[in-house]
Amino acid sequence: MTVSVDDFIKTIYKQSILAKADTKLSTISGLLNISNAATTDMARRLARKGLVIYIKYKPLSLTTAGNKLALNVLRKHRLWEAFLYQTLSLSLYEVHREAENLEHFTSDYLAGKIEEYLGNPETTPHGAPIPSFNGNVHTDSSQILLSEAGAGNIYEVSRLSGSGKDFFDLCKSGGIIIGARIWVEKQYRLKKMTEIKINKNKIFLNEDIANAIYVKKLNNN
Amino acid sequence: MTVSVDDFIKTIYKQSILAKADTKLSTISGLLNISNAATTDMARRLARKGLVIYIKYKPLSLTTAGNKLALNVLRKHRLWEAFLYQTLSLSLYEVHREAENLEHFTSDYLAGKIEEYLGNPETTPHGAPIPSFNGNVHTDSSQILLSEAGAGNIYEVSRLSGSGKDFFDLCKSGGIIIGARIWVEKQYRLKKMTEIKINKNKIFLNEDIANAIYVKKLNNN
DNA sequence: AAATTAATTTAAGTATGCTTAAACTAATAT
DNA sequence: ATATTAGTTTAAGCATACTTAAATTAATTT
Repeated sequence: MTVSVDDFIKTIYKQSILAKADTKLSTISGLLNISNAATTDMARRLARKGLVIYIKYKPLSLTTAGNKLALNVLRKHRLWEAFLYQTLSLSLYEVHREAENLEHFTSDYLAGKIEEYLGNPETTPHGAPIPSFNGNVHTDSSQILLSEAGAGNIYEVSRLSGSGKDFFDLCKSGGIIIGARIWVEKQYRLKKMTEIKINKNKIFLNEDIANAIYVKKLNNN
Repeated sequence: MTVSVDDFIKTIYKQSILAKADTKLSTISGLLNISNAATTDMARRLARKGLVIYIKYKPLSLTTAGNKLALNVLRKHRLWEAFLYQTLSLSLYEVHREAENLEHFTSDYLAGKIEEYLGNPETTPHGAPIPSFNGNVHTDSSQILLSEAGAGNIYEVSRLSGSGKDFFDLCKSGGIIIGARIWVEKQYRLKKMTEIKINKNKIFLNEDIANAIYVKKLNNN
């Protein structure tokens, strides 16, 4: 598989598991930063290869084989993140950036060796689950998006699923790290903002950010 | 740069530093396992990009920029070999195989971090020198090819520069590892064979093998 | 229901990196 | 000096992965 194919399949996969799954052709084009024509073209070619289900004018989806491929790429990505974080002490942003490249040229054998070295971890340092070679993903159903968290409750940060440097810089600057406690003050649904209190600081997060932070409820009262 | 370009440049570089430098177009084609037509095509395109010096019917060579690129790829390749050998305990053959892929997708930043982690080693576990970021290669001038070693002398194995599984299997099976002592019994120039004694065993090596083993003379008498 | 708009597809074109087959050039042998 | 042969180039063609522009379809608005 090529880098383009990996990225294409990965993008569809990631979109398809979202709460509001959006695998519209133009959405995929946008995320991959290619034209709609290129996306149509690729979808057709991958349909012929049995990885993508392509029906004219319909949202894109993956076949079982496509899904397996996506999980395998994701697995390698996350193993690299965990490995480089542990051995080279790179930042969360840096490991993501490097893994984005390395994932495409990693043999199943090497991935297995890295996994073994790390002691078969369930998640990356960002809290993302690492799929097994067979395509099993251990998803923690108790975690929800910060954008969906209820006002008045206390939560623990369990996963940072953003990707850009800005996202990680912002999180770090606001003290939003895995394990941190967050008081959700208010959800401004209309303005699509979330108000939280963390380390005595009041912080307002927009939708994009609050949608990339997973939390677990702490006070079950 | 693409994988094809990296490999093309790397192959010309490796051929050009050989004692009997052979950068004939068909030789490069052979090593890359592509047609002569494809090599001509690539040479032309890379000449346009200022990496290769291409004159019709003449051997291929690299520009200064091309040389720098080759050394940078080689640097990443060797840093990966050293890193995976140390952290994951892969075999010499395995680290070579994996590095062959990873080298193309490694940022200069990551390469620097790996180098730092390893404590700025001069060579890989195979004994190959690791070029610096600036393109400096520390070549040990006291080492020669086993195929050129003088009969009657004792040598120490200083580098295994082969690449295939067979090569490493053969070396291991014969006790030819970095640091091992070798008595060179005879050079059969006509038959292109080298007879050595190692660990009390008599071994005959063909040209291919003896050309991929570097040794240093031990008894300066 | 018709018109507008948004999304998607089709068509034509490009660069990369290959292929095979035919033409040509350079080196070698007679 | 000429013929042979080895090496290289040219030509035509293909798959991948993109582009822009035009045509078409689907969804939305009036």
